[in-house]
Amino acid sequence: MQPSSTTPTHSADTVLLRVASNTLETLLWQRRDEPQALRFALPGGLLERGESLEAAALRHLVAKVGAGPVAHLEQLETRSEPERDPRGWLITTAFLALARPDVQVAERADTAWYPALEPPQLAFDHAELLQLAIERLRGKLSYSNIAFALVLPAFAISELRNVYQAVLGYEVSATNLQRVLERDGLIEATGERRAAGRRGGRPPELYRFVDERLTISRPYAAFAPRRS
Amino acid sequence: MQPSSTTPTHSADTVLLRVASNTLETLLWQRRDEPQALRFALPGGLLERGESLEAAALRHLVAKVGAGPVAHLEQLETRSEPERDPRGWLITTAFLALARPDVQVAERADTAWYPALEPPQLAFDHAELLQLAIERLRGKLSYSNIAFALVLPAFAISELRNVYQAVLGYEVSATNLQRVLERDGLIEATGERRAAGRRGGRPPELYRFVDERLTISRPYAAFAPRRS
DNA sequence: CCAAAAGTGTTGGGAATACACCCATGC
DNA sequence: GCATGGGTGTATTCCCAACACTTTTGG
Repeated sequence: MQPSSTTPTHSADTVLLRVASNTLETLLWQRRDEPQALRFALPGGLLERGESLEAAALRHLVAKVGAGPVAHLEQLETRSEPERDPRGWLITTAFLALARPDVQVAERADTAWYPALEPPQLAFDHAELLQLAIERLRGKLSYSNIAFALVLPAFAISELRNVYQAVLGYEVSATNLQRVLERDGLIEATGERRAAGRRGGRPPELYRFVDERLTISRPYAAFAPRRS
Repeated sequence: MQPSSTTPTHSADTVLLRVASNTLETLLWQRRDEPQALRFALPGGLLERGESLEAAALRHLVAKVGAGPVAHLEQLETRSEPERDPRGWLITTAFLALARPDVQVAERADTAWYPALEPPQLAFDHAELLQLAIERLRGKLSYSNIAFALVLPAFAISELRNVYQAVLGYEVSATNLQRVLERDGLIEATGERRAAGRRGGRPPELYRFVDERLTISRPYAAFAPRRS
């Protein structure tokens, strides 16, 4: 397992994000051994023979996360500077993965969810990778249906708004969120409603995402002629 | 050089783009040997010991392109499927590089510029990588100053418009282009003008990009409160 | 009946495209 | 003078945040 310094060893590390109790959280584990003992690290690990990076990322996630496949996985960046890891030359491809609020993680003492916007002290360059993941997610919330991977299959608009708020970090109007996403054809009403909460209030209509795979709804088209 | 199938070999391939005579072009070389003989391929090659992927991409570009450093380089994606290359397991990180119209490429019979939107038949998965590069560039034209890497340091607005048109594939109004980019603080007048062309016409004012490094001018901020 | 939550109708501001018109040069 | 290319000023459109108001529940 010790990387040599003449041939690169390849690993896949994943920023796994979810929104739970209105907070953007990421899954981290605390290192026991040097280097960087006690610091927190992204889940990940080495590539096996004949395995793709995506498969490796998912395999190492499964070792941490008990539940089934994550709802979305995409590449972020590949870091290859030879000095990244003091133990030897390690090339790492970082991934962004998204999970629904109901994922269950395996019971391991060293692994838990932490606030992604105020994480504990991270090992190596993992703080940068986390930041990169958050920015990627924020961007895609604005021009794609990526939020499908952060909510349950049927949801109330107010829940979706809470997800947007938790990720973007500012208040979002449920009214306008609904109209924009409906107009772009990203969400649709299921026809069902949920019972009202304890404190009363009108029962919310339940919506679903039309597509459960990443779809770009607003391709950038600056300086384009009007589409009328 | 023959990759083994138990340990991955790593390479860096680059989609190098420029705009010349109002056409988006990419640098390709024609393979002589099997596999995929006679097909065209992106410039690139293997990673050396202790070298970063970015350094490898630039080094292999220099072997093809005589001129100095390219104006912009960024990562696109890392492809790791074990079956990508019939000769063995080859992990490839693809890059997008941009060059100004005055780059000179080394005189090599097998290497030349080709229309990026209608390329010749490409080897392996290089057609996908080229497409990815074009889409990335189109997106960034809309929300960043990335065009700085495709024009000379001083340029007329109409030249800049031609670059936008060549990349985006539709007509762009020079009037609006100027106003939007000036308003975003991306370009500024140099104060100089160029002599009029042969057929007359008012001499154009010359502009420059304020920054010569990638700057995001329009961060996506959907559903955000008004910034007034 | 009142509070709480959800949803609809409507308004208004701002930004980008479109268009009309003026400017400066070559021949 | 007139064609050609460059630049400015103004109009129009359209999107979306903002806000007022209605709907539906619990207690």
